Amino acid sequence: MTNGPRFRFAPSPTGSFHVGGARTALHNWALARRLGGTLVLRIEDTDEARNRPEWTEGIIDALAWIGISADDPHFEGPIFQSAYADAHVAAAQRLYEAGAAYYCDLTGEQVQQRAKELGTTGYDGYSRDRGLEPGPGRVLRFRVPDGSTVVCDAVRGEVEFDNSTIEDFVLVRGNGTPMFLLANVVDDMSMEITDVVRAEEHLPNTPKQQMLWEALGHEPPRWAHVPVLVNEQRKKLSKRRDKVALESYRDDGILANAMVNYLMTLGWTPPGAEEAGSEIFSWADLEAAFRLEDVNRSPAFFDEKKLIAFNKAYIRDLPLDEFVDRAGAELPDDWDRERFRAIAPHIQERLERLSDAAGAVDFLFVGDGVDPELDEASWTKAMTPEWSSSLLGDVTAAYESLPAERWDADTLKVTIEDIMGRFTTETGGAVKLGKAQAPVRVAVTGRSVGPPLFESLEVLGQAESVRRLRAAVTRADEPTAPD
RNA sequence: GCCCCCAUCGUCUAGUGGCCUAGGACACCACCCUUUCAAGGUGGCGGCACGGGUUCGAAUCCCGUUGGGGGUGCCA
Repeated sequence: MTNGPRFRFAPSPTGSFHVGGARTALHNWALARRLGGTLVLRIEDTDEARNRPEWTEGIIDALAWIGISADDPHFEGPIFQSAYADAHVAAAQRLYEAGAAYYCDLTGEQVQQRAKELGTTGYDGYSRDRGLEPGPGRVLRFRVPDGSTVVCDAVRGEVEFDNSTIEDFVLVRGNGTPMFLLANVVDDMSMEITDVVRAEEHLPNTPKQQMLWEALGHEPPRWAHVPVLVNEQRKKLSKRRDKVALESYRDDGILANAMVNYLMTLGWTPPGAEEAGSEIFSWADLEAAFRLEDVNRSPAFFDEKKLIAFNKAYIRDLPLDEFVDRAGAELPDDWDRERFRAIAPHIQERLERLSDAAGAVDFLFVGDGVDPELDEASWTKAMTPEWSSSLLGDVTAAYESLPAERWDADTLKVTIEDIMGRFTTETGGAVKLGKAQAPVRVAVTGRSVGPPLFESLEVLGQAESVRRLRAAVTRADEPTAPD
């Protein structure tokens, strides 16, 4: 429990957790912690969500993944919106009794009909002075006062709205249930929220909320509307069209730290990034430096390429043991973990995602006596030089006759260097190791790219390495099809 | 339609009137290093939407234009 400012995060459970939501949650979290305040998690437990408790659990999990832990003293909740149901009704009643709201018996269709006839849009205040009593089918509307409403926003400054452009909006439906707008304000008041930090899309609704706070006799919270996240078409990231589920990135092998770091740099750059020549920062540094006033006001494109770049950096910086554990968890169960540990240091700085680990080392795990899948193009290219076939044969023979105790990366390398010295290129130059290793690499791994070759051979072992080399030699000897 | 927000390299941004010949990061390209690929190093490409003001001086302030986005429900 803390007594600093109180922030809130209010996701509606929909089965997946939006990356944009993750970012605003992070903003709130950074501020709550740095300012010695609290982040209150309030969940909209709609009827649908109540029947799917896993949705709520998903939110808690997702938050925990990005470091917003329910165990942290700065965290409060989750609180379910339904807990305040009575307060919603009571607030509506108070507003009505104070004359700040009135009942109206027009249906939605009738409202539209009138607007059409009057040549206006929206509700025209028809029942403002009709003094209607509450009754079935009658909605409670807020009496928007004259004048204007100024929203003081930490990222946008003062935004003024002319109240005449805001219609007398509905607070309570004809069936007696409160509208979300009212519920939201009442919830925030009940939770004693002092700071509302959310996405820019809510800015146009803010004057309505502020008027409600005031009509209910409360000082409105400090507002902050951060820019939305957009796709390449510059449209707000949508669940339908874009990959927005935080958990999908987690499942793809994105590290939480990388995601958090990347999300925080959208719309904001930590001071010192330029001097550092890097935007990679620890959460502690991000939290200490984050200021709403410094947040950029324009929408930001969620660039997966940059996320990947961050992820590579974070994977690279993982302690080896942790890398082995985490990447190992992505591997098929029957793969030898000791063997993976042996090759792990050589793939760690090459992976874009944790989940790429299997594909990077699969040639070590296909089993003895089994050839890895061969990439024909790589084979053809590697075997194109005049010397390649002979060199492959010589290396195979040399590796085969190597004493078992000398089957190590250094010896393997020296051996091939020794052999390649006996060959010259078609232009008479020396054969370089970069070229000479190609036939061996394709022979053993099936591909032209992969972890360092000699280290891979060492891990694969002499018997299987030589067997694959022999198979390749045989293949190289096969006459090519006539033209 | 009405209301609101936004506008610096392809992308994310630094920049709050002179330090800007506009800096960094990601991406891309080249070279170096090199055991392929990565990583690392060096260099390159590339931007203040447009038009008016204000000012000795504008990416920065003001107005307009254009463009983009969001909101506008008896949805949440």
